[in-house]
Amino acid sequence: MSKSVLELTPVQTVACCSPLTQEPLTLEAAERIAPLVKAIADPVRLRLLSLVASHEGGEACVCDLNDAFDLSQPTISHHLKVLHDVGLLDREKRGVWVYYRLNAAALVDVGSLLGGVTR
Amino acid sequence: MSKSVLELTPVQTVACCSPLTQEPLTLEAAERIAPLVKAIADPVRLRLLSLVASHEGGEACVCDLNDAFDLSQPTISHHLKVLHDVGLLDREKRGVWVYYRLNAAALVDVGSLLGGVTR
DNA sequence: CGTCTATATTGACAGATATCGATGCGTTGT
DNA sequence: ACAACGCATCGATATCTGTCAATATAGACG
Repeated sequence: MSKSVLELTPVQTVACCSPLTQEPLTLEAAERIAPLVKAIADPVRLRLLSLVASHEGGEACVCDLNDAFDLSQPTISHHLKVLHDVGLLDREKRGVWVYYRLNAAALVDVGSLLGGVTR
Repeated sequence: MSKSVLELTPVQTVACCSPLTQEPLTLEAAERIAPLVKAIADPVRLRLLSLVASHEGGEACVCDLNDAFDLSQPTISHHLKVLHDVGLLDREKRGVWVYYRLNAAALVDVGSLLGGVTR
């Protein structure tokens, strides 16, 4: 676990909020949600998310992901960490390899918040 | 108009894309979408969006918005410009006042992209 | 014309972020 | 035990971003 159990990832704090268009976001709500949106607000991380999500079995090994970019391995590792820290990607180590898997509910929550679709 | 008619705002380029979870985003698609998400990835701008959207008549004067924040007027103006430049907020000057209005379709598009909801 | 008022722009600065090379740390295989 | 491999972390650096004070612009109103 990358965080204390007493500390919620941004993802765990979004589902509770009304869509943006319904009522003004409080300062606190906005500050809880922004880091999650910020995590997706990068072309590399958008592609990482979609690569993982659409990969066979719903998961992808870091080795697969590295090859898809013209970036160094530490850079990809950094972006994966950002996505993992906010709860959008789950991480599992199997042998030498590390597999990432999309937390789909999390992405849906953000989408609902923005689009105003209640479910 | 803040941009050439030949140049699309990020908002105008999102609707065409599959949800993230369906197929890998191309490099080009990711680079077109990221600026739009980046525009919402800030607590102040999230609150601005929700304030404008939920305001009476669906629009809000800058003077109203300034008062809702403990930030300088130029800072709010800057954030409004960011949201306007990507096409999320429409801008209309009436007399001395400037009114901003949400481009709701734009927000829905982003939400759909993330949540995977086709409509 | 001059002044007030609402908003935008500019310039400066501190803090955040993306990137890389070097290195560390487990795990596998010899 | 050791070498090779996959991935994470560290430290450095360049660029980006949020913020403010100062200033510009543009409309309204005398």
